[in-house]
Amino acid sequence: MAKRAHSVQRREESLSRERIVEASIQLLDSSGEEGLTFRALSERLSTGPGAIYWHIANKSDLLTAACDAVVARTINETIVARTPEATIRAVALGLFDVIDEHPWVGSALTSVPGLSPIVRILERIGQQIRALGVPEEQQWAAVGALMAYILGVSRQNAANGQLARTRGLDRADFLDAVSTAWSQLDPKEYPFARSVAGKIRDHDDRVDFLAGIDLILRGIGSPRRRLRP
Amino acid sequence: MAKRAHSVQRREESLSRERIVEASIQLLDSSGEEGLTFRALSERLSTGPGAIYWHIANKSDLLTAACDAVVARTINETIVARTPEATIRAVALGLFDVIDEHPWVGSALTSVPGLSPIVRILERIGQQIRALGVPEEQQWAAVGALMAYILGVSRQNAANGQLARTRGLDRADFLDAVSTAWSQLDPKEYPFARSVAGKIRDHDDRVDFLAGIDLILRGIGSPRRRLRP
DNA sequence: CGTTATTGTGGAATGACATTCCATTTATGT
DNA sequence: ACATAAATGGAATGTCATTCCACAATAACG
Repeated sequence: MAKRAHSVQRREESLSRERIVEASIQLLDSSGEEGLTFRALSERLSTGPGAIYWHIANKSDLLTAACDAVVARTINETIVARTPEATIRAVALGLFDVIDEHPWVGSALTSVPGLSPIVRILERIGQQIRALGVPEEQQWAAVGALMAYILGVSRQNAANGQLARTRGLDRADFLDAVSTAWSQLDPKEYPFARSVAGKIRDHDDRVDFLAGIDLILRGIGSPRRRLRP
Repeated sequence: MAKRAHSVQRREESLSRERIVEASIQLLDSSGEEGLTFRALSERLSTGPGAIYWHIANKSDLLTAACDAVVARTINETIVARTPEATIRAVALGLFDVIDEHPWVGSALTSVPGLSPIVRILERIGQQIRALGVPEEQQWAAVGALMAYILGVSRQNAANGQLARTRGLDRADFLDAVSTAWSQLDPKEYPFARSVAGKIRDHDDRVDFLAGIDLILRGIGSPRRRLRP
């Protein structure tokens, strides 16, 4: 389908994969993951569901395409910093922020492993790990850990944000709720949870996120004590 | 609803939250996340959907309950090992394996943060971090990083397994597909992905997972060089 | 310039799903 | 026995992704 080998647009205001993906991104951003329905999409594009299916295989395909478009933008925009560590931090923070802004990206990333968006990220981080001088047999573990951490935390962070929004709480109220819930746990069974309950209330997710990145980077550099030249 | 203050079961073979949750777990395990429908559930329990709604608020509630049940089992079963690091590894591996066996647990964990299953895990790991002598102001970062890593990787691993099963590939074929896809990427744009493509083919997910855990543990112990007494 | 394939469109139809409603049935306290 | 509350199960509702198909616009060819 859609073989337009050497042909121009068939109709002036015609449908196209790009137009559909763009509309999907807008829909996802404004109404969240559940806001992307074929009904809403066809209304926005003033057409029928059938026409959309001519350009796109199914909803999952659509989600992947939207996800790829957004990730590709960020990964390419991220500025290259001075040191490999700084670059990794920048890439990580960039992803954290995109996923925070487009929470649906988090969920979509899991579904198609080994493909576009994931590979882009892998490549970017992998090059920095190489630049750090990590021996080749340890590179895979290092990149794997970083990616899992970055995607895992960003995703969870985005999910929390969405949950709070859904329940009509703002961030402060939400954290307050969690904090009080934890501090009311049984002191014998949950001493640790109680002890950190207070810290939850006014923590900065981005700071915590970066702290974790540094932790992993330190672990990567640690055995050879080679973190900085 | 369901106030049974000082009453016994009303009917012999009656419905109950537990029976419903148990059936849901079986259904989820046998037919995956999409296999849990109220239709299938009411058939298995030989009742109607309405009866189920008397005991359970909605599907999300049901999923959370099932998730909690499974996680609680594992967390409590996990043996306490000699050192805190070993215990953390054991807990981590335990979770990795449960999520691998019940892939739906991974997805369900994200949806209700700050509540039961998450807190159980947090507590368990937190206690070990304390035992490691990590200063209190760094405990939150350490536990957060570990949890994000454990849940993130386990989840992705389970998702991969499911994806492979859905597409009717076995693990080897799947890895092979990814590996060849990566090795056919543009060498200029994707040098790193190409370089690790080969390693993908015969790697052990559990080993990689533990390598990441060790990386983080090393990072936690590193600044004070206190990993082992 | 007209005819015919091909490529695209959009609306109606299908079947699965979560959830709600409500007329009944069952147990418990009086 | 009888009243009341707890439970039940099946039918009804509305939304969703996806498929189907009659049709329109374009290109390809004579």
